[in-house]
Parts: sequence; C-alpha cells; structure tokens
Amino acid sequence: MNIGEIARRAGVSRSTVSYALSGKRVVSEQTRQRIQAVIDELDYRPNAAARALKEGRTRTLGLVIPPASLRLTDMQLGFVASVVEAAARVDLDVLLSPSGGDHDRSFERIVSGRRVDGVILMEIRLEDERVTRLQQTGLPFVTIGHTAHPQGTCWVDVDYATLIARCVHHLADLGHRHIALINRSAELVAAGYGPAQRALTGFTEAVAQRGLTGVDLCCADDAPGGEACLEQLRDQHPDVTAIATINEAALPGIQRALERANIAVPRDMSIAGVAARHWAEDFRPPLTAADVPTEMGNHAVDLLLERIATPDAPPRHLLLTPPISLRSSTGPVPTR
Amino acid sequence: MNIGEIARRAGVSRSTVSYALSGKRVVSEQTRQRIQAVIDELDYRPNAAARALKEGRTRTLGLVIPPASLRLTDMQLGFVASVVEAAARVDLDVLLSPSGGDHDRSFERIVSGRRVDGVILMEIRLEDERVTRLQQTGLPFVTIGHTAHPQGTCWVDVDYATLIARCVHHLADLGHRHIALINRSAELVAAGYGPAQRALTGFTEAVAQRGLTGVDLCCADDAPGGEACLEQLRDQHPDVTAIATINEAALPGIQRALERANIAVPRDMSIAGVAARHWAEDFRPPLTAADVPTEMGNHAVDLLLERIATPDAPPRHLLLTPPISLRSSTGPVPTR
DNA sequence: ATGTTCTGTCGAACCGATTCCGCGAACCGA
DNA sequence: TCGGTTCGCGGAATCGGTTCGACAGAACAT
Repeated sequence: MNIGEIARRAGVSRSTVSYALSGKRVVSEQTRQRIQAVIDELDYRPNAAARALKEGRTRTLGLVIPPASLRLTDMQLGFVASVVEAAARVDLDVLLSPSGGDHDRSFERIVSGRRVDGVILMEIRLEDERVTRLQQTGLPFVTIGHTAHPQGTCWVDVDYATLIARCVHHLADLGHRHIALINRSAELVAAGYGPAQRALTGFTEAVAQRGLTGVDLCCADDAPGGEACLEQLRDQHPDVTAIATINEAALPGIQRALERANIAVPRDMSIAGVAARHWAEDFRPPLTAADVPTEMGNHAVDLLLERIATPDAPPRHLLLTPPISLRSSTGPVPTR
Repeated sequence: MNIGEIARRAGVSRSTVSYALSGKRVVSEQTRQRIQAVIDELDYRPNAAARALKEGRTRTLGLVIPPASLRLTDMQLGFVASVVEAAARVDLDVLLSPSGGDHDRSFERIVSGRRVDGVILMEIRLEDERVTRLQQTGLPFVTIGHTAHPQGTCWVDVDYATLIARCVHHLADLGHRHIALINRSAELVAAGYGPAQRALTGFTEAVAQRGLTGVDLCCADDAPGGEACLEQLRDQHPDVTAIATINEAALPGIQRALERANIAVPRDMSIAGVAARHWAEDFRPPLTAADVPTEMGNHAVDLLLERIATPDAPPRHLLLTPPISLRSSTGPVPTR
C-alpha cells in the first residue's frame, strides 16, 4: 500500500501523487480528484519512516521524563499531559524517554538516532549532563526548569523564588513573625534540585527583608511526609504561626496532622504556597496559593517549535509568575 | 555522519560496516576493530528512520492514553509508567497518542502511518471503534481493559467483578447486612465503562448471593465527589454500615466527610475496595483493599511483544485478581 | 597443477517517500 | 508559421540504512 500502488491505480507517476498530496506543485483538478479517490478507497497514508528519511525530520518531539520508578507528581503529570496535548494540536507525536542517569540508553537512542526533531527535558538538575549532550548534538531542546547556567538555553520555569517570597510578604502583612518553609524532600534539596533551591533562596531573602524569623524544613513528597514534618514543626518550633510550602504532595498529610492536633486553619495557623490548583482546592480550607500553570507544557512546545524553525535565533526564556489566589487558608496572626 | 562516512574513514564498504555492527555476517576481527574505532570517535549511531524503512519495523510501541484534558487517575498513570519502563528494558521507545474520539488524527497517524510496531490501548470502552480499526489494519495490539466481545483480542485487565464480590463477602462475613457500592462517576457508568460496569455486576451478584441489601452510588472521581457521595449516603441510606468502592480518587473526600460526621472507621463504618496501594495506605485508617497491580503495564508489554513475534498465535488474556490486603478499615458490624 | 571449499569483502538493489530537471503539448502574439 | 511562455506531468536521483549475490584470494584435497 505504498505511493507506487496509488500511482499505478490512478494511472499517474509517483511524483504526481506526491505533489497532489503536498500541493507543492500544481496538479490539474481532475488528476487530483482521481488520485484522491484511489487514496480514499485504499485508505492510504504515507509511510512515516520513508518520509522522515527523505525530509530529514520526523514530526516527532521527544519528552524526557523522570524514570518510571519515581512516582511522578501531579505537577509533572500535568506537564506531560499539556505537552502531549499541545503537540497533538500541531500534528506532532511525542516520544517518551524515561531517563534519570546521564548515559541512559533510551535518551541516547532518541537523541543520536535522530528519532525526534526536538526534545523537551523535564526535571533537570542544576548541573545536568543531558543538557550538555544536547548542546553537543545541536538538537533543538527546551527545558522545563533551568540549570545553573541558563544563558545559552531555552527554558520555561516557574519563578519559585518570587512566589515563595510573595507568600512570605503576604503572611508578614497579616502580622506573622515566625514563618516556616516546608520544602521538598531532603534528597532533592541535597541534589541541588532547582525549585527546592530557589524556594529556599526566595524564602530566606524575604524573611530577612521583613525582619522575620524563618525556619526551613525538608519534607518527603507524600502524605506521611507531610504529617511527620508538621509533627516536627510543632515540636521544635512551637512559635511558628504560618507556613509557606511548595510541597503539594505533602498537603494532605499536613492537613491531617493539623486536624489531629486541633489546630484550626487559618485561626491558629496560616498556610500559603505554590501548588497545582486541584491540590489547593482539595485542601480544607481551600489553600491560598499560586496555582502552578498546567499550560507550562504548551509553552515548552511553543518555544521548541520556534527553536526548530529558527535554530539560530537567540534562545528565549519564560519565567512564569502566576498570581497568588487568595483562598481561605491565611488570616491574621492569632492573638494569644 | 552516516554509514558511508564511517565506511570511507575505515576504508571498507558500507555493507561491511553494517555487518560489523549487526554481526549478521562474519567480519574479521581487525576490520571490526578499525570500524569500531571510527564509530567511537565520531559517536556514530544509525539513523532510525532509514533503518525502520528498510527493516519494516520501527522499534517503537504506541501507547494510546485518554485525552490530556481528562486528568489521568493514579492508576492510569501507573500503567503509563510501567509500560514505558518495561519498553525501555527491551530497548523500545514509546509513542504517546492522546486519543479519545474514534477518528482521532493522532491515532490514525500512528496506526496507518506505520509509526509503531504495536499498540497498547488504555481506557477502552465496551464498544470501541479503535479496536475494530486496529483489527482492520492488522497491527498487533493489546488492550488494558476489555471490550464486550473480548474473544479475538489480546488484553490484560483487573477482575473488578470478583474483587468487589470478595469485598462484599468479607464485609458480610463480618456481619454487615447493609452495604453500599461507591462506583465511578455517573458519566463513566452511563458510557458503559468496563470497570464500573463489572464492579456493579460483581456487587449485585454477591449482595444477592448473601441475601444482603445493597445500594450503589455513582461518585465523581475526586475528593469533593467523595464528600458529596458520603453526604448522600448518610442522608438517604442511614442503615448502611459498610462501603465497597473502586473509586480511589474519591477516598480522601470520603475520609474527610467521615471525620467531619464523627463516624469512626471501622467502629461505625467499614470500608473495603480496590485501589492503588498508595491510596489505600494514605487512607486513615489504612484501607483494606485489593492493591491494583502497577505492573499491569509490564504484562501488557509482554503480551504485545509476544503478539508482534507471533501474530498468528491465538490471542492471550490476563485477568488479574490481586489478593485483598487486610488493613484496618474493616471490622465487625456495630452493635447499636 | 587443478579443482573445491571457505573467508572476508564489495557492489548493487531495495525500502517508500520527496523533489529537481526536463519534456511535450497547448496556447499566445507577431 | 514560428519562437516563447505556461501548464501538467514523468523520470530519476536521493535520503541512510540492510541484505543478497558475487567474487577474489587463501587453504585444502586430489
């Protein structure tokens, strides 16, 4: 069922079929219709491999995700979904590569086998060999999150530093003087994971600027982690009246621990943070938070398409600072 | 950086390079080493499109997921992850196709453009045109979940009917006489979504068999849905003392509603169900539940590889019935 | 010395598309 | 009637691999 078969049945040459399909040269209306009839009848569609070979592009985007063993967070999942959706809208397919290490077979296959026209890299580290590798090969790429040296690359990221700082300012405006940051897991912080690092930076600066006392805690990225972290907080820092957090997965545990300890939100404790909308809305009471834009994947695809079209244009960045939605989890500092 | 370049630098013909790489013909040890040296130096890797064109296979699997707009459940996400992981283990890539409708462009591209060697279909409906389409084309495929006429196809599924029946029997053994089924959303049930349908069947039969009174409720697949559903249950069926559910996403809401109403689990209400392990373990108290095997994706990949290797072998099924893990959410019926 | 087998390599065809070059027919104005 | 332009189409090269058949030279048997 190849183009030759179509050509034979329509009584034309293969090139004519190709031109009729692509419209890159004029084909008389009646031949075009004859060809189209045969194509419809046989349900012909050009072979992707042959086309990719000749054209030098695959109409496929690579999406490098964290290895499957790690459970993806809702936020990450949201990225994947929006990338796939955005790609589908412009008729591109998405090839998945679960790659953690640096010389991952799947990553190499995709990159050096020219299986894709461009790559979107999720969950990058501050120093990331995959970025260097991609720069070597010259394959267009966009990262979600950015490295320590983000000048030469194209990326889209959430401005965690600013967002957490805004949370701190908001809480300080309400009179809170002792604020805790509930960060991501200790491993991630130790590994130099960008969002965790930048949240800490933003927190520290804002706290200093407002002359507050701040404590920062690492917290495993799940409900039990949140519970444990809140226990620790109550134990070691009883004077804290407000929490800022970027650890959405810990929220259910935090909530549970608060309820058990009979700490009312926001009467006894205020909480603000950065989280995917549904985490914030599921919290009781609904969480005052900057909703992490799920359309980040769309932006990444847009940037990548630009980059594929004009590889020599200076790389563009996108640092998103979504507004903080005031819900009901923050209030004035308790009068004791 | 193609095979010709390697051949020239190594002073051999292109075919010799190919044979040295594939080992399909003997190449003298010294030429092999010379070729390998050049390959290492230039970091050469064969072009995937050219290879796919000649070999007639792409070394890629297609994974058809629900459209991105619908938030994937944790269970579905687990499938995706385990499929990707299993594929990576055998050096296959995974192409994603977010396809809901029947004549989805992305689906058609993958299927008729011969972009993949086989397809894994998630979230199929009882009547699913995509299955018919795949049967037409002759492309090997495996479904996760099965249609109304599952004889001719290859699938892997969870035996929701049996699992829910077991939950009912377990609860009946504990003395419960009034049991509620909290099913998936009304839309899914109406659409003939297999798991929801089979859960209902298993529930109805088991309830009848044990002579119990059973009520079944649909419930939106999220925390607010669970809350609402439990309110409804308390309101309309106050004599229910036990719940069976397959709606893992509603669990947090169910828990919240129970806590607010001061209904202790399992003292006042027993709950059992089918859920991904982490939902069950996050529940307070930990949920007695059949843990949906995350390795379902692995099984799907295995079946698909078999099918690709021997397309004419009779299709195999896999109906998984994981054991119910007794945790602490079920107990004897309350004495009033 | 001659025929046979075995080794290692090469040349060329092929997979299925795209695209450049050029050819014949129709058409036009002079 | 002739030269030039336009239109529609066919032929052939090409992308980068794989694989089949052939073939030179060495090794071996007769």
